[in-house]
Amino acid sequence: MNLRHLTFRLLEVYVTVVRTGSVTAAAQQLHLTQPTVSQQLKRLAEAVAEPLFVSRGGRLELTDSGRELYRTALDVTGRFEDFQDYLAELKGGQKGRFSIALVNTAQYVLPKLLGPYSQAFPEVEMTVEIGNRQQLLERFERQLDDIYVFSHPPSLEQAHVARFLRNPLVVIAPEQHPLAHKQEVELDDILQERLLLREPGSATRMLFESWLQGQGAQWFNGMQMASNGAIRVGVAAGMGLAVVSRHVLPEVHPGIVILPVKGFPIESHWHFIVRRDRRLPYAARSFLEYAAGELDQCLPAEYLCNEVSTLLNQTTEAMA
Amino acid sequence: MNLRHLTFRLLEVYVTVVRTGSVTAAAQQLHLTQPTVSQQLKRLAEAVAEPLFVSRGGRLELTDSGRELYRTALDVTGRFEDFQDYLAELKGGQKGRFSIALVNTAQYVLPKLLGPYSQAFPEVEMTVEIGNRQQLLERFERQLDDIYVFSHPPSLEQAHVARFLRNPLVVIAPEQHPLAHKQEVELDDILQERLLLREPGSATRMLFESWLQGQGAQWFNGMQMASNGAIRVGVAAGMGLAVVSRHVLPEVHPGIVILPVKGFPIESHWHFIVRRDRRLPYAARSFLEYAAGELDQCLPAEYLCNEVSTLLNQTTEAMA
DNA sequence: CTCAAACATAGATAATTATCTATACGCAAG
DNA sequence: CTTGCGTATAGATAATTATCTATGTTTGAG
Repeated sequence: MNLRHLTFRLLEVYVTVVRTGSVTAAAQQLHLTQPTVSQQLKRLAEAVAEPLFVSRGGRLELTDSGRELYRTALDVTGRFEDFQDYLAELKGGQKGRFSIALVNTAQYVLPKLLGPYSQAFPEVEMTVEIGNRQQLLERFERQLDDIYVFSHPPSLEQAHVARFLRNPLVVIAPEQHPLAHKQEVELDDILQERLLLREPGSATRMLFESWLQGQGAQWFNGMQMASNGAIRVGVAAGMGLAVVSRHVLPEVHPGIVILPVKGFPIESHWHFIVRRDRRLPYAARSFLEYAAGELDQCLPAEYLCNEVSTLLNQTTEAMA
Repeated sequence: MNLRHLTFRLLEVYVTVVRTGSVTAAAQQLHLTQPTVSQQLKRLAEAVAEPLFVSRGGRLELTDSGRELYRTALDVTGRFEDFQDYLAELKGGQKGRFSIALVNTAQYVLPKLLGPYSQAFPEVEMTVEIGNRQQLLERFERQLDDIYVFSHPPSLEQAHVARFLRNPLVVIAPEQHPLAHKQEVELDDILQERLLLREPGSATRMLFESWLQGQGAQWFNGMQMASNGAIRVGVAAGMGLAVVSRHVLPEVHPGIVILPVKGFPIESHWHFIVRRDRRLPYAARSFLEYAAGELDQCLPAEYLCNEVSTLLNQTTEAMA
């Protein structure tokens, strides 16, 4: 036999024999028969091309080579155990990394979940990507990330999806606006106003447009702005009205009011999305598990819609 | 596949793949086909139950687990190479230990060989045992030593033997002795004198007695002394004559003369003897090799009788 | 001198490994 | 959109391993 074919198992057997000082005892400990162990030792000695023991007055006594092999075996198996520990941590989701891609709007909410998670698992490195719907679709297509957050999921063929948070779209107006304090506002009223809107391709805008289309309506006076933050400031400054995710507004939002427009809020949801064809890193899985369990501790109850555990079940099946 | 069955070979393959960054290149380096290497990698990944690579734009790129495995593999194979180096040294006789057992008489000569040898191989530990013939025979029986030096070898059935040095027995007398300056001395003359003799069981005495018997003679006045050194001093002090190995006397030996007795010196030889049934340690072998080559540098030419290389040949056969 | 315990050897077998050839797949570059 | 190059898969096979049961051998202890 050649040294190349040495297995860790064989070293393990050897170490046990040396420890116990007896072939028979080692065999018992390892749940093997005595001849098996004898033969393993023989193979090992052949591989090393050196006697490992001399039987000296009934005792097995190590030769110099045997002693050195013992040291080597301890070092080697020890080092390998370290590696296995590493793997265990990784698989337990204690360690590792994953990336999550968010649509713009979600960036106001997800930190409330990501923050506590990374406190709880400081060894997990995560990358957060942010973009508009279009950009995220591309990333999804190119399989760049482990988890995606969309309000309107892409083709379900290739993905597992779970809602986790309500995402109501509301109409906001400056406090001084004439409509600001009415009990109820007609849709037509706001369509006459100037509307600050995100670029086409953004989820909020797509959602709003398709909803409008369903109502057989359309707006007249729009103004495009690149970010939700800019829109918020714009509205406060009296530049016009806007349709935004409720989450874009802080809890208290001085200078801005939510108009009670008929048909609003437009209901939608954010979803966690993972590709079916991409292995979910253990760390990413651990994040979803965390989300499934801790979501209600991190986010206001009124928006909760926690279906994450069904996603976990689906991905478990996929992995088995 | 289980981690237990991991071989060093497999790690070697893995390391090569990581180093070259390519399955195909690694295969060439290892003189394997590409599919073989691919399959090895697959087995390895199965054993670890973790993907080791992701193919990223045509390149193989390590995962975290892969990187950690690579580190582990380097450590482990490195450690094992150390062990192999150790073995190589051991087998080259650069390192190790052996024991050699000498009959009393030989202790005056062998240091001339042992000294230079242990200078040349300082890493070799040797144990030198000294005793009379009887004691050595016991040690031989109990297989306690690696090499024995006898003048009259024990049963050749179980041993390889090689002469290496003439061992002439001479008769010595004090300088003042009446016989000291004669041109020739009769055997009978000395048998009348008092003879200082080693104990029965010593090789010198046995040899002398059996030679005497061959001559049909015997002595009358003997005195037993425990060591060759004591005999030498005793002779110098005028206590009597003695029959000793020529090697017991220093080059110059004031106060003592060698008598030119008829029939003397009695010729005999010292032999290196190794048991057939006992593995010769590499270090012991290296000593014999040294002896075969360097004997004539260490000992006076007049006594040389170097047959050690034939012994080496015999033991080589035995080992093959 | 015999006995039992510990070790070694033999013979058998199912599983696994190491390795090949031939072929299919995937993707970057022309 | 084909063509190569690098990988992966399939199928085959000889060698090796891991393991057993049954049977010798050695050896210290009584």
